[in-house]
Amino acid sequence: MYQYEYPHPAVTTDIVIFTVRDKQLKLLLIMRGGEPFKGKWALPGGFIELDEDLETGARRELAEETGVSGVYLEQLYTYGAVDRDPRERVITVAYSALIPSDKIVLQAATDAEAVGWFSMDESPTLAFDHKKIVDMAHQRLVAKLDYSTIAFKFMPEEFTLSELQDVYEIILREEMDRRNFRKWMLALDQIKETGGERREGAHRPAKLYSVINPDIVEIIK
Amino acid sequence: MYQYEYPHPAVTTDIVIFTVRDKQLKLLLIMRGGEPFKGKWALPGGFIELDEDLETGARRELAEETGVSGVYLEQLYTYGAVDRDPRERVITVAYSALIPSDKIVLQAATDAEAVGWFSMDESPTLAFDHKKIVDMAHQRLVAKLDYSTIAFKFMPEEFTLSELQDVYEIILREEMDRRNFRKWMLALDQIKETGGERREGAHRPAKLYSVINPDIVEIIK
DNA sequence: ACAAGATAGTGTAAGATTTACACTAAGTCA
DNA sequence: TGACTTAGTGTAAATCTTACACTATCTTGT
Repeated sequence: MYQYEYPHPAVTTDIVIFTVRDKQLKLLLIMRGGEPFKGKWALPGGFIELDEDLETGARRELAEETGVSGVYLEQLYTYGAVDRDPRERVITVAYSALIPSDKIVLQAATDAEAVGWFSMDESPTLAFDHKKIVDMAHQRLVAKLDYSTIAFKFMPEEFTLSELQDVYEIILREEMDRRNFRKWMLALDQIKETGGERREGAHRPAKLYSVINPDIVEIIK
Repeated sequence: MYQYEYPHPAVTTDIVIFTVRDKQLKLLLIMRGGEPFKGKWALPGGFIELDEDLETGARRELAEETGVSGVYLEQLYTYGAVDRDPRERVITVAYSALIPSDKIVLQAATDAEAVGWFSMDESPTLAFDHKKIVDMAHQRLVAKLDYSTIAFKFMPEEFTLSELQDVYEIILREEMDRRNFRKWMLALDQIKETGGERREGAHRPAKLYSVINPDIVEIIK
């Protein structure tokens, strides 16, 4: 038992995990194994420990529930409506994670019943206020494509310009002119040719590129 | 005494309050009346009640400590480093408030020893990690001037184009061309002439404008 | 009453950026 | 070797951004 002179809320982290695969923007959800909302799909997350930072806690939950680690994570928003959890007052610090499709290796989850990737178009109804969180994360992602290099976080180490353009088109839901896209992307000076090419299918091979500063999300223009 | 099966952190809100006055961007600070950091300047804020939403709590603290109410408030970021408060684990949800200079009427503060406006150039050393919070709020404010109509939140109901331009120049710390500024601002279609004019000084009177949608911060491209 | 001084208010041309658009290159496979 | 598929490339028009200087209207002092 833990005692405090004044009432304290519980604090959790929830993580909205996106990837791009099969020409779709996908979302990682877990099925809840316990009450409340048992059997409902929800965002991975859980209670913060008192001796870990918020982002550390988010990464721990991410690893425990999904086996995903070492990915890009940014704080999204903090949700604290009084009645958002039926058990007690719970404030959640939501994070957004982007992972390259080649990093997807889901472990057997420990806390959760099941883990699954859902297309944004056909995601199930979610527990708590998680739909609201997902909507905000999605909105922010779309906005950030325009003014930052965040799209690189979906790419594997080496990728072709066509693959990169696919990511933009899938998330923004609009076709882009191939020549203009390439001109724009190369002018940003954020990717470089690796020298390699990808031969895949009955056509001209594509040059491979890699990100120049993989650890930084640059603000562009 | 309040008891929990698992340890809970304390949760506070802190508010970075900006206004523009005397050709400077100013920050509202309170002097702490109790430990820790007694006698140090800090952001207004305090513990969240279990029966109030986060923003409600922020507004309550704002009113209690500074007498300011009914202003623009947006969530900034949540800070939760393990050691940010020497007493116990405290997670703070930081908000940013912008207030028009004509709304500044500081009450005698209840919780605080003293309340004061500080120019961003000469603000004192702050308690806790509040400098970090202020820096982030400042950065965000500068960024938002470029892609939103947030600057209107500093303006009184009626204002002249020169006054509005002053706000931009003060916050961005750069001079802007008068003609281009007016062309740009009027093309945004976010303000309208009220019909009135302001005669003030030995020169041509300026037309007064007001914001068309005062409740919405528009994203402008 | 009129000259001096102050800020308000206005247009245009050059430069930079963005957009629209179509053909050639280099592979595989039948 | 011809058909098919995706990779790769340049240019001109349109739009947006920037630089720049003079007139308008008021107050105040003589």
